Amino acid sequence: MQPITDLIGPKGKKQLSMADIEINKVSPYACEDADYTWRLYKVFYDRIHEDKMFNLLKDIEMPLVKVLANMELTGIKIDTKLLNSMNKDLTKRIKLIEKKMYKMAGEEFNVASPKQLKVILFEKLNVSTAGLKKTKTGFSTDAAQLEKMKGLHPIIDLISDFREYSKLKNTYLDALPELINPKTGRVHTSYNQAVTATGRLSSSEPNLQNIPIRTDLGREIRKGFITRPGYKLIGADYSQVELRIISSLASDPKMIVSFQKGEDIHKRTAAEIHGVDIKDVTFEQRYQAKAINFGIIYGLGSTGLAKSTDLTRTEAKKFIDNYLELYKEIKKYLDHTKEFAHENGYVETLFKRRRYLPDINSRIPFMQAAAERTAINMPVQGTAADIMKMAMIKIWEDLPSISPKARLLLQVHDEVVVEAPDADIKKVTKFIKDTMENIYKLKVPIKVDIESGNNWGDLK
DNA sequence: CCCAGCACGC
DNA sequence: GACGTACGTGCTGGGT
Repeated sequence: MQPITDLIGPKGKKQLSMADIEINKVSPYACEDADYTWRLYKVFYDRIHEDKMFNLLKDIEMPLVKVLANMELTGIKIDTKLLNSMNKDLTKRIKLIEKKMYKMAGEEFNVASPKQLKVILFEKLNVSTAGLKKTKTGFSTDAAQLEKMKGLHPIIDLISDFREYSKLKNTYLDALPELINPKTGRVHTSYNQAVTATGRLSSSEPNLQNIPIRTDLGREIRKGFITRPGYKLIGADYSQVELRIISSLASDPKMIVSFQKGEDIHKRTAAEIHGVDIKDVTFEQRYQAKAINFGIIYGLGSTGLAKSTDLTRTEAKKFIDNYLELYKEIKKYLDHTKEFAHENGYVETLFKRRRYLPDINSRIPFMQAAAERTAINMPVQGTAADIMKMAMIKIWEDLPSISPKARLLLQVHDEVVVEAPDADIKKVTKFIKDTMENIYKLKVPIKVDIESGNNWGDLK
């Protein structure tokens, strides 16, 4: 039997999307179908907690289905003119870079082929391979390794530029306009409800959860996501939600107090570690503290911290030791979580979403270490996902009473994007912020940063 | 059709 | 002594 919708996940590949369903006049309320319920149940049944007052399937995943269905059906408008003009510009720049590279190499080759590139780089131009990470097929030429080679040869910068431009062109500028639904004039992603191991959603065809933002050129692409006339976009994102969650799960007094005071948490961390006043924290100190706050939820080790900062491995180890000494309850929580995982073979979120860890007691140390990092990360990332899902359900339920024409459009893990009529922006903004911040009470406040504007790349 | 390598997001 | 930061999607190249 052909699946009704791909809300569950892109398993069999090429299932009907919600946008197809509208065109085919199939009921979008597949979620009320018994077969559909059963399929959701099969995915989530082992995650249901004994607590009958609340369970993941009944109170989060099932109500979420119609929210996602409606987000998919609504879609988002794309500024094709902007994307096409960027595309032309980038095509030119890419061709120019290729020509320059051919000249430096003394021959033509496929710049997009790492295999061919390696020959040119390391054999023909004799760029030093000292200190470079290896892949199965030889020395790596990824962005981190190119950074190490910077200055050794002028071609290095060209490779980085080529990679950035061709990525943006191929993945976004070429693909997005093709996916505009001729009927709605909008792009309709699919939200996959049961593909991730942590409880997050994923998004595909197109993936609207990895639209660029970090580089200036990337942000330009984000400006191509626009509204219908007379509307604005509102972007609301949870601020440091995972760190707030771990501080709450761990009941760490120092971190909790800092969040309660509304301090800059990275500055506070740096101040504590270096024993200085919070206002005397340098940029470098804050940067390192940020790296460790960020990394702690991923099970970061000293090697990893050293790599993302200028610290040596010894310094990084000391830095982490100091951190865990300072936030004692965080350390206890990390140890306890690992212990729990070893004893039970799984870990859980605050709302009892569960992930099994088959390798947690593996005799291969590497496998065990990887499973321990997963054990640390999943409850944090997953709890954030649970909270976000609950907020989305509440927003979907109450938004019509605030602004009947406003629509929930996108979710990007800790952010939602809403489209609302100009006249309603103020009250919708307040409603979204209040709902997200108050959907669940942690031991710390949950803060939401919220902005509006005419496009996704330019919210203020 | 599948895997490797790479790069985009959180 | 060497390495190892979680979770995803999707592109191109290159081999089967």
